[in-house]
Formats: sequence, structure tokens, C-alpha cells
Amino acid sequence: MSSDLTEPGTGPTGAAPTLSEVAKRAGVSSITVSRVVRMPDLVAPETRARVERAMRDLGYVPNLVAGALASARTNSVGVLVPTIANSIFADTVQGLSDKLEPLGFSVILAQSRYDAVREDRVLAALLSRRPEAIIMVGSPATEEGSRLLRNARIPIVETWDLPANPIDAVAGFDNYKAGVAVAKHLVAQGRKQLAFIGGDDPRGTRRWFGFRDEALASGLSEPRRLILDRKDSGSVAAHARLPDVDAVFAANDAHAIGFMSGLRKAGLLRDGPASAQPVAVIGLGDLEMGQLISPTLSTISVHGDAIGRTAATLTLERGGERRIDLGFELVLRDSG
Amino acid sequence: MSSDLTEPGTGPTGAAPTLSEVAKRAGVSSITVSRVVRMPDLVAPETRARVERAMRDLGYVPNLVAGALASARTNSVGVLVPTIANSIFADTVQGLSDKLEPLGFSVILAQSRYDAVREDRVLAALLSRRPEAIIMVGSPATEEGSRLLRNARIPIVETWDLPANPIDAVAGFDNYKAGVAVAKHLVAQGRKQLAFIGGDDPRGTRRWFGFRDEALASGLSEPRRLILDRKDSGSVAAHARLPDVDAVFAANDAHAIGFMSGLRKAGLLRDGPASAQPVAVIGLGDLEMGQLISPTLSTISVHGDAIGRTAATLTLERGGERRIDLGFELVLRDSG
DNA sequence: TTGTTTGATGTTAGCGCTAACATGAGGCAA
DNA sequence: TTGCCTCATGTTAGCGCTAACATCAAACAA
Repeated sequence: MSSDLTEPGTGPTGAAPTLSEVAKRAGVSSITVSRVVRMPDLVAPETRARVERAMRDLGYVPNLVAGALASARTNSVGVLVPTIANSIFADTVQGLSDKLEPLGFSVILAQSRYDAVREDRVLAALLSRRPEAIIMVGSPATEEGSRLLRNARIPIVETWDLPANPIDAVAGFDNYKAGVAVAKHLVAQGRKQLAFIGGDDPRGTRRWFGFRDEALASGLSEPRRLILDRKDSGSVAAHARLPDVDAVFAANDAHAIGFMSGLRKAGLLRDGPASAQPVAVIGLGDLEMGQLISPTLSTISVHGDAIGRTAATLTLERGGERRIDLGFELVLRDSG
Repeated sequence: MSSDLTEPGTGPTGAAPTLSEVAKRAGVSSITVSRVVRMPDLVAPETRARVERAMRDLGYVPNLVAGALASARTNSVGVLVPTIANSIFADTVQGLSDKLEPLGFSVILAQSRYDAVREDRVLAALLSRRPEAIIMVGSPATEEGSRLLRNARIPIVETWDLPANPIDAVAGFDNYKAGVAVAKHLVAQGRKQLAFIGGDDPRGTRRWFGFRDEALASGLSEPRRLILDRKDSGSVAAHARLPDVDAVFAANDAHAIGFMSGLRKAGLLRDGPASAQPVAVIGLGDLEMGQLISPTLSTISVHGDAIGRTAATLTLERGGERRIDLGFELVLRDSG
């Protein structure tokens, strides 16, 4: 009777049709409809055609919530990033999403906004949806978050870093070494007064340590470290706070470009090569934008989308190497 | 017995604990545990404490999949964007996520990659998870996608545009008018040879139409239109294909900055004000970057995050205005 | 013929939770 | 005392699907 109320082809009038309504209309049992949806090869062609017809007539859309409960498989992965806007993490989300979507997995996205309390909250929220894996940028900020993830007994992939004691799998690069590489390069260029600008999140801090340690090891005085507020790409103004500096490593390209903008205002930017720059600037991330501005931006290139794709792979394969170092590359252009 | 196997505080050894395991341990019925989780005020303080103790001991994490099936509420919204990487849509996702997360909603994110077939596929996948609303950038590319959404009987919010016949709610701005505004401005500036560079997606195309119509209405010859491949920020090279042009409207800031880079190479970029530019350039999106480069970028400013927040609001409130024009603003700086 | 295999479909039970409706104890007005 | 309310908790049924195990007919080997 309720199916009588439904006009074929024009859409449902009431509640969404269920498997068993389709089954009734096709004159089969519901398990057969379920098979048509999930393992069509097991169903005889004529039966299948009848069922498909009934599904179309009713506008049937499978209910994966019910399916997930019955099968204990949600076909979803939780993804936790500090922030998605204006960030290179969007590349990572795109990469993993491109890899997972064709396999029928959905991405449940959450942001921590660099806030430990919020991180724990969204982590709990994610886990209560029973994702089959969690991919996160960085590592849990708290012991509680770490415990939650360990207890979940699902693949956990930490990215954008190479933590010493990962929960499970890792896809990232060595942020400390990136700092070292930049300092080495600047020292080789004859720079003397180094500075670091960026956030004080874990990964940025590791870059700072590498940068500082290498500078000190090379006999330079301790570099200055300017901790910028997030969104404080008023890093334009940062220059004013770093007089006498002749080389800057910015924790990301946006900060680098902002800083260069400050240099330009101060007349300290040349359109020539690195050697002509009164102040060398190196970024991190290799934003496309870095190649479009003048002078072009030297940077540590990191493949955000490869990190995402690799993380997705680690999510699906339980065996094999669980710690993948995707490396980085110092790309030298005109800014430093 | 199975709870005997679980060592309190060290995490579960087997399957995740369920409501009724917690209930047994606390000596109450499962509905009471459910109430402690969802409506703690209804439970007597001592009982509540006992239940909370049991939850902690067992490391209980509620199963929202089961809860969603039982209550017919998933507390999730589906979000469909063309792409998340390097795009201003990330702002929109951040905005809506910031609004929805505190309310207990999760975001299920999908990308269409500007591909109609993929869009329909991910739309079906989203709907089968029974989100309580769908927020998408733009409108469905196909009739089939549109039908799916209409039949879903949930709030649907189309964003970043103001479609004439929306499925349900809308949060965006008038892309045609944006094109008109830019053309008007360039005409007033005395520019004669206009050009438009950008993609041929629906919204970009509407900007083009507004731009062209206004140029023609002002007595100029038809502007040139250069359709760039996505990721073809080889818009650097675009300049070579637009000789004699004295004003360009780029469908987004990234293209604009790429084009300016091409102009610089050709010696056609000045550090002075708009009036000094041999070729005026106007972007769209108001990336932070636009203020950091030289000359600073004139652009149509659009608040991606406000679009996201508004869309989230439209998702939650069924009554009230369903068509919200968030407008845009022509921000004039030095590029044109 | 008889047993055995294969292919197609069905039956049953239950995933972990919640809505809706009891139940029962205590308080309190008349 | 009676009736009626309020508060705290419980019972029952079922959300829509799938795993696991039947069932049964046809095909086929010995």
C-alpha cells in the first residue's frame, strides 16, 4: 500500500524506501536486493533486472548506516587536520580523498584549530562514528587523545612528521632535518644573522630546533625566533622586529611571502638572484605562488598530496612498512 | 565474564564495549547509560556517577552508527566541493565546519573534481550515509544529481552562486554582477581592450557573461575570453596569448597573480598605482596573498567562510529566508 | 539410480542503540 | 486517606540492513 502512494519516476512522497520495499515490489526476498546492490554477480540476470527496475521505480538509495551496523564496516575514515583553510593540509586531504573515494570510503573531516581541547573532542566524535581508520596531521596533543586512538584498534596514520613513537603508521618527513638543511644552505651562502619566523606548533618547533642547532654548530650566534600568531601574516610587520638579520627561514611559504612584502617596503628586496638579496628568505611548502612572485621564492618543497595518498595506502594495507619518509627538497630560487 | 577480561584503565582487549556492557557493570539498564550519554540531567547524580565510572573503566566510546539507525538522526552533513586543494572553497568548508562541529554534526567531505560523472557518484554515496543536509558549491551538474537531491527530502544548500531555480536554499553571490562590476570599473578607468581568463565552470562562465555584456553595453568590442585549464596557472603564459589587451579580469586571484607574473616578465608591470599599469588586472577571491605582492592586487572580495557559515545556518533552520545573497566587494588596490 | 556438486534464493537472528511507553516510589494537596 | 503529580528507572520493540546458515532445483558423475 505504501508503495502505491509512490509515483514511479517522480520521487517518493513519504519516507525513503527500504530494502524490503524494493524486495516486495520485485517479488524477491530482501537479501536478494542486498545482493544486487553489493554482489550483483551472485544474482541471476533476470532477477537482477527485476530488482534494478524496482529500485529505480522507487528511487531506492541504500542506507549505509544500517548496512554499517549490520556488517560492522562503515567504509569511512576519519581525517583530522589543524585547519583546512589557506593551508597546505588541503592538498593532503585532497590526495587521500582521491585515493579513498573510488574504493567506496567516505572522508569524515574534522579540524582541531591547533587547540588540544578541541582536538580531543573531535577525536572522540570521530571515533564514535566508527571509522575504519584515522588519518591526522601531526600527533595527538594530549595523552588522552593518544589513548583514545590506541584503544580504537584501527589503523592510525600520523602525517607531516616522523614521530619517534608513533601510535601506528606514519607518512611524513623529518621537520628537524628540514631546519638543518635550510641553516646549512644559509651558512654556506655566508649569512651570519639568522632568524626563524613561524608558529609554535609541534612541527614548526621541530623545524626551529633543527635550524637553531645547525646554526650554532656552524659557529653562528643563536638565531632569533619570532613566533607569529596564526593568521598573523602580518608577518609583513615581522621585518620591523628583526633588524640586522640577513637570512630568514619562514615556517611556511605564506609567512615567507608576507615577510618579503615587509622587506620590499623597507627597500631590502632585489629582483636579482639570491646572492643579490640583502636578506635571504626561505619558505616551506612550495606554494605555486612562490614561483609567480618576484623574486621567486626559495623553499623547502613538500608534497602534501603525496602525504595524503600515502596515508590512504597505509590505511588500507595492514602489512608492510608502517613508517614512510616522503622527504623534502630544498628548492633554490631567487629569494635566498 | 567478558568484562573481566578488560583491565580497567589499560584499554580493551577485544571488541569495543557496548552500552549494555557498561550497563551491566554499573548495575543499571542500558537505557540509563544511554541517558547518561545524551541527557545526563534525567539521571540521578549517584546513578550517573556510577555509570560514568563504568564507562571510564571500560573505555566506552558510544557507537553513533547504531544510535543513528535507532533514532533516524545521523548528526552529519554532506559537503560537496569541486576541489579542496589550493582553493578558496577550503574557507567555506572551514566556516561551515566551525559552525557545525560544536553542535555535534560531523562533516562528510567529497570532491567532484569538476567532473559531472564523479559528482553524481559521490552525491549518491553521500546520500546513502543519510546526512541531515547537503551543502554543495554550485549546483548539480546533471539532472540526475538534481533529482537525487530533491528526492532526499533534506535541506540542500547551494553556495557560491545564486541559481535561478535552486533545489532548496542558497548562500552565495551574483557572479554575473561581479563580472559587470569589474567591466564597469575598467571602462570607467578608460580601458579599451578587455579580456577574461579563467575556467569554464558554471560560476566562472557567469562572471564572463556579466563582464562581456557590460563591456559590449559600454560600446567596447567583445572582450577576449581565454579558458585556462585547471591548474594551468601557466596563466603566466596567458599573457603571450593576449597581445594588445589593456585590462584583464581573472576568474580567481591565483590566475590573476599568475598573469601578473607574465606581465612582469614582459615588462608591463609597474610598482605604481592602477593608473600607471599598462595592463590592469582584477582578480576574484581576495586571497591574503594579493595584498602581499607588488603591485597589490585589485580583486572582487568574497567571503568564503561567511558562505560556509551561512550555509550551515540554512542547514539547521528550516524556516526563514532560504536565499541569501552575501554579495561581493570590488576592492581596488594597485593592479587595476 | 544415487549421491554430490553447483547456483540461486530464502530464513533467521542480531548488529547497538533509542523512542515510546510502562512502572513504581515518594511527595503533596485536599 | 485518596488521588494525582513528579522523578528516576525499566521494558519492549524495532531502526534497515547483513552474516551465516538453510533450502531447493537442476546438472552431473559414477
